[in-house]
Amino acid sequence: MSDEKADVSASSAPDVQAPPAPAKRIPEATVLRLPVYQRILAELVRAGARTVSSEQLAELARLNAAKVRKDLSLLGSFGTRGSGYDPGFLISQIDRALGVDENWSVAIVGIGNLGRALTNSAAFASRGCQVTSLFDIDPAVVGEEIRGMKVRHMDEIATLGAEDRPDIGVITTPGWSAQGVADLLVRAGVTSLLNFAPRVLDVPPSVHLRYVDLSIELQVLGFYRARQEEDGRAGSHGGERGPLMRAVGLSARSDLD
Amino acid sequence: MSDEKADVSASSAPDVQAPPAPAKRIPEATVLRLPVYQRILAELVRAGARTVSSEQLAELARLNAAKVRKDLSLLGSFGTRGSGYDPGFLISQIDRALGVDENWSVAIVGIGNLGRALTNSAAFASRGCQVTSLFDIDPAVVGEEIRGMKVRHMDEIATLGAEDRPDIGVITTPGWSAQGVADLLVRAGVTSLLNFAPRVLDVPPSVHLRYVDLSIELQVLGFYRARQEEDGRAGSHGGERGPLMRAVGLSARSDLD
DNA sequence: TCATGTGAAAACGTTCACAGCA
DNA sequence: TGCTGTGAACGTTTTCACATGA
Repeated sequence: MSDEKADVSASSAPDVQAPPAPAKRIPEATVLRLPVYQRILAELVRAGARTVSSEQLAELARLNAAKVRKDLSLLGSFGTRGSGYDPGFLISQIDRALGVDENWSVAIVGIGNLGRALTNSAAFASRGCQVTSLFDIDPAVVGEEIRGMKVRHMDEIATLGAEDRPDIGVITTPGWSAQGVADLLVRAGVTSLLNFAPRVLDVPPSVHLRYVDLSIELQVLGFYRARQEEDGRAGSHGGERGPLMRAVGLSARSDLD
Repeated sequence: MSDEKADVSASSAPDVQAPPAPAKRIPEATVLRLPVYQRILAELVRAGARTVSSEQLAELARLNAAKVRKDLSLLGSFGTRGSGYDPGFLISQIDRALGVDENWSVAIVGIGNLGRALTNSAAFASRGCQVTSLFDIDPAVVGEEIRGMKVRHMDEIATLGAEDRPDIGVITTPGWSAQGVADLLVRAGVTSLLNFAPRVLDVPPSVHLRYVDLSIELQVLGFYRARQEEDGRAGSHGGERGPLMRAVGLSARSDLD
């Protein structure tokens, strides 16, 4: 296995695009957890933590330490035996692994409550993605300016040139128009879709498609709740107090956002 | 999630874990797919389909037929050899398996764009869950009436009696207040939380906690996009035309929502 | 001494392939 | 014939346990 801990020096150097070699193929299960670590690490950094152990990370992420170590070791050997990991450095490595340097452009179609929430979401506006265009069909909304972007009419999607074409299309319309929007986006050449509308979309297999289904999350949560009650092992998990957020040194005053 | 059957062995008699025998224990991976089937089935019913095969379901869900059959067989033997499954009946069986009959009450805390989107979401208002209360801290919002519910001040969470206590708390506040809200809910006895705020929450292990992280979805989508490009096998997936939505008999006119 | 990193083992999930039934 | 339901093979993920290094 390749040891590319070499380029540790100054992380912010105007270094070349050099992706030293992805080391290993990162398994899907790990990919899904990386952003979780990232978020936790960001909070630790904000709280001033200098190091973090796999066990601490595990507790915050509600996983176990071995899994955390395996996941992180796939990115390279970035820990220090005996003390742990440097949160800031880890973030940069995860960013690299996730390809955050790519900076995808994102179009949001459907500027209702959800579309607005996403547009304004700080999280959505960073970390490798940037919302670059907004579309709607309602004349009352088209033309409105949100965060410096004018909402355009959906018909304009068809006229997007290769230049303006977003990398990722986010669908936040009502269900009844989601398929039409998807067709528009696909025809315009968009190859990645994130669908929030409560509809199953029919797009070519070559298009990457993910669903975020708000009601599914609720249902799944309800299911586990029910299972837990059935099992009779309610609260059997152990401790009464929350994880070691505080132990790590996170005070309650992370009021900056 | 782990199995703590181990710690039972010693103390008491042969473990009388005797469950009401709901067929089999449904694995987590399947639980996550069940709501997906449900949504597809609902659309098939709306389109008037009388039967559906595992292969059709698989294509719509972007899975493979064997997996669909395994999943469904865990609920019982509800298919008809030679023809397939009855969509309407399957829905009712999945509902049962997911415990949709429980009808959980849901409180939404944070009535911004996202909170409003969820409150108004048809999906959120059905399928075993009902939004029963809304909370915010902004005087401009407290008192407002949405879908027949008055938005109450967050302080009132502390005064909820066992009667009014929601089964599930949904956090849609800005990140900086999410932890405080979680503390409030937990102290009020809420044991299931769905967190949309971009914050890692520190709650006791006995509380069931799920995150819906809108930015994670984007990041993961971006990652796969990048990997696909790297692999050079772009579009290698196969067909050019979308799944058999139409073949099944779904016309484009499901304009009812 | 402490916590990482990693082979090896166990658990889990997916896919295959076909028996069984309509 | 056609499609479900399922044991058995296979691949992936998790967990264990410990050698390794700060």
